[in-house]
Amino acid sequence: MRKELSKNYDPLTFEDRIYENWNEKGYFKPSGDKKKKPFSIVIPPPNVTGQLHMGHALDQTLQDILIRTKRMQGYDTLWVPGTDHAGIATQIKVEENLRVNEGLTRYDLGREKFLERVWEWKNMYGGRIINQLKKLGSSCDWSRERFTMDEGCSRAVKEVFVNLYNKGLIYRGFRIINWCPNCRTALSDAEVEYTEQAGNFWHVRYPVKDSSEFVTVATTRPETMLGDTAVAVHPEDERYAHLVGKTLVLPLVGREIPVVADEYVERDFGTGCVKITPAHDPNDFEVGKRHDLAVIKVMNDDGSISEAYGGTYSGLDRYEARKRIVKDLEEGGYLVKVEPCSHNVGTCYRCKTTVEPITSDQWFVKMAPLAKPALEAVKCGDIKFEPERFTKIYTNWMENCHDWCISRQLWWGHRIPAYYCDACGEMTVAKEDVPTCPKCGSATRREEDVLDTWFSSALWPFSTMGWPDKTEDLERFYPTSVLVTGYDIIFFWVSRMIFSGLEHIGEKPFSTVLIHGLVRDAQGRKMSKSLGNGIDPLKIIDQYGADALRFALATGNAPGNDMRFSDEKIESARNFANKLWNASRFVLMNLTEDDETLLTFPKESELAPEDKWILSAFNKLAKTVNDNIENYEIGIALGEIYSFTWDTFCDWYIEMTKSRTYLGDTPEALTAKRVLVFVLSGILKLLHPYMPFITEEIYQALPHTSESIMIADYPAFDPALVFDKEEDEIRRIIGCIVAIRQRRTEMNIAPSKKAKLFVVTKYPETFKSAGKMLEKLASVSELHIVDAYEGDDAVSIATDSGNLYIPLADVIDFEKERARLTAESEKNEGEIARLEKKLSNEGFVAKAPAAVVEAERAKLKKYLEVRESIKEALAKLK
RNA sequence: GGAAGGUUAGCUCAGUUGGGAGAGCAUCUGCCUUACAAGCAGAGGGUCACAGGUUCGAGCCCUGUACUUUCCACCA
Repeated sequence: MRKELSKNYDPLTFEDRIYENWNEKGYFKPSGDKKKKPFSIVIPPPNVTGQLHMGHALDQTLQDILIRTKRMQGYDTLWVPGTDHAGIATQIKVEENLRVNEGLTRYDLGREKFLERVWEWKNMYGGRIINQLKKLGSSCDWSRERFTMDEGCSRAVKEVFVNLYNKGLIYRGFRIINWCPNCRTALSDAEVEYTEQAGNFWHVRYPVKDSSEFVTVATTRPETMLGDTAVAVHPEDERYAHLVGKTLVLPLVGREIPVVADEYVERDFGTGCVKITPAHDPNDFEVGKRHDLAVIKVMNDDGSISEAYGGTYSGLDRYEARKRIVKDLEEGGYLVKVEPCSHNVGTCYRCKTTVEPITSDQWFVKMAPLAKPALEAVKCGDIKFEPERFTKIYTNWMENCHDWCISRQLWWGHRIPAYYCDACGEMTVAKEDVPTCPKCGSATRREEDVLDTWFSSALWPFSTMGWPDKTEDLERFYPTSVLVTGYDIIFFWVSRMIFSGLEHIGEKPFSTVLIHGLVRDAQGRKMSKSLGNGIDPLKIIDQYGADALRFALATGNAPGNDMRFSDEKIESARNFANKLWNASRFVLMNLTEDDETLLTFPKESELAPEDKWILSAFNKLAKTVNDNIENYEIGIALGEIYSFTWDTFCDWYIEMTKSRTYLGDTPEALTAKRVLVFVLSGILKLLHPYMPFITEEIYQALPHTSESIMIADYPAFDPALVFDKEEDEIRRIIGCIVAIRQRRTEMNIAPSKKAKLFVVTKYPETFKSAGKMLEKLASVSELHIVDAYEGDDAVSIATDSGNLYIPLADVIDFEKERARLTAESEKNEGEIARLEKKLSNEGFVAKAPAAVVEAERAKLKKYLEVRESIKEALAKLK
């Protein structure tokens, strides 16, 4: 007796077991077969201490679909997994934990002790996200799992840093950067998020020295006036020409500052006078350089006012200082007016604190020389974005980005390999530790700063493959085939991987970037912690299974577009799994022969028309699925499998075979069973990349040839399975069955009530072989193929395959019949007229492709056939 | 200010190079038909945002308009 599937589809009983088995068998690893073509993906590494969310689930599902398809298609596949140390994010979490549980800050512990704590944290939670990825069914090669701060990745980081430094592409400089006072670190431009906030324009009077005159400036950040070192006006602004070169006295501070002329000022905006604070505004910084102005930094790292400007606000928090300063300005008579306005405020992408532009010594990557080849690779099509529209988003950014600030004043991360000698002032950058100064021999001090997390993620496609060593993996699997990620990290990650790969390997990191959208909640809102509207993928898996989750995420979703996740979607996905489960149970129920017998493909002569029809349809499905995957149209491919499985296979083919399978051990029954096994196995294989668990569970229960469906051959188009004639025949029969069902429903005839069927047709052979089907599927008690129907007591149904007569004298209203046929005729005539008009249009016949014209002719033929049938039926009624 | 996307059935969305619109859910009707009521059979429901244009032919291509989402930049 064959293994039976349980009565109910219960994914929890087999998903974990199956995953374990795959892993033990080593299916996730590359095949090692050098004859196969390589196909590789590197995972977008999730934060090492993070928890799985819907974004990961979508990302993983898409990658797994691609890698499983390619594996079954005969590629040598590698999917490299791993995690990211996520500098700021992780450090914030550990600091928070420290604060809440022990009331300590990282400074209390000191760098070394604090880092020990972070590693402990990493070790505690690092496995969690990995296990969660496994729950989804991800077929990553876990033996190659990497971490951005493991030894190999750290080596790659040092190598890259030193290379870029030696080439002059990394430099240390005193610049205006974005500072997060909460995280107490510099941020890159990409890490600042702008949000629209309500604020004020404070208009403030700055008196001219030794004069009764004054200028009025406007500011949204009055506290920065403490650092003002000039007021600028436009050089051609006649209103203020006489003041250029004069001296102003800065209110509340008393510092004397010049009026300078600079074209940066827009005459028509505000008063035409701009306060210049070089230490706290990027534009002012540039103005300051042009006019050789002093840079006075008035803010500390924590956002409080510093001692530097020498006044009474020192030590106050920036917002407290703002209040006090406004009050004092008002009391001093300097405040002209307060104008409410809304403006864009930069915030930290990790903690949402308002960032401050401040001057600081930081490390930068010089972008222009790196951006050039990175732009070229995309412009010439060497790297393709899918969908294509993201190309422009990428190129816009790459063309306009500033130098990348890579130093972070954090402790968790790759410490910058730069060593300072305080004795002689020498700085050494090197891969190995430099304890003493190579110039003077004094002890050195290592740079305290660490690198931006994204600096190490930028190297991920090659650092995970062993670079800077020349490894086999690098040789075989780099460049990777496709990168799958969300549009939200194109700037952070994708663009930086591109220029890094080109610079360090001399070759692009991937050929295609497949971009997906965000998973939103049922109302279309972004899922977020603060809204509390996040849906936990693990809960969904517990409730519906990983296959249903994957299906829900992959279906009906176009590349690059956001999608909503809802109960309806996941339920419908689960229902599909259940349908497949039950269809399989039905097939299994009928299998009494041994595997070898059932796996033998029938001779063509043994196949019934409906067998050829389903084989032909399946063959077309295989082609469509393969084609769509090639174009990354995952949603479409899955949609095709869905409708074939449910509508074509379950609702039609299985029903059609019932008359044969119920026959027992006859040759006809055996053929039906063989075709059922063939097509069902084919469906399972096509579907496996999308729903790996259920397909394996059923595959193992069916007669099968591969030890796992994971490594079975993916179905492809087979020229031997094209049966146009039978496809047409069965299409006719299906048309008749549907027409009969429609008529019966219209007339309220109980499905249980069988009736005779008389057919007047030009296709008698087709109907002859379909007798059983009509009985079973259209409640036909006896089928008679006749030259003409002689009675006058029947419902007639006009079809393109002939006329169908159902004698049901007791329920027929002949007046209604006539009206219905007349209406049908009018509709049909309309179609005929439309098609004849189209086909008599010279332009159409001459210019449209031949196949299209042919298709239209075929349609017309069909309607003409229906016309004949209607004519005959009407004549009958009279 | 610049850019990209969206507008298709009551709702959520597909619609791959232009060849007379589809799915899921919802609604209505009838079915416990021996795989499945998480199901089966049938039905209703759309000026494809609007206005032009190209074409034999436009949901799809072009121009413009309206509404909407997002990204980038940013004038203190």
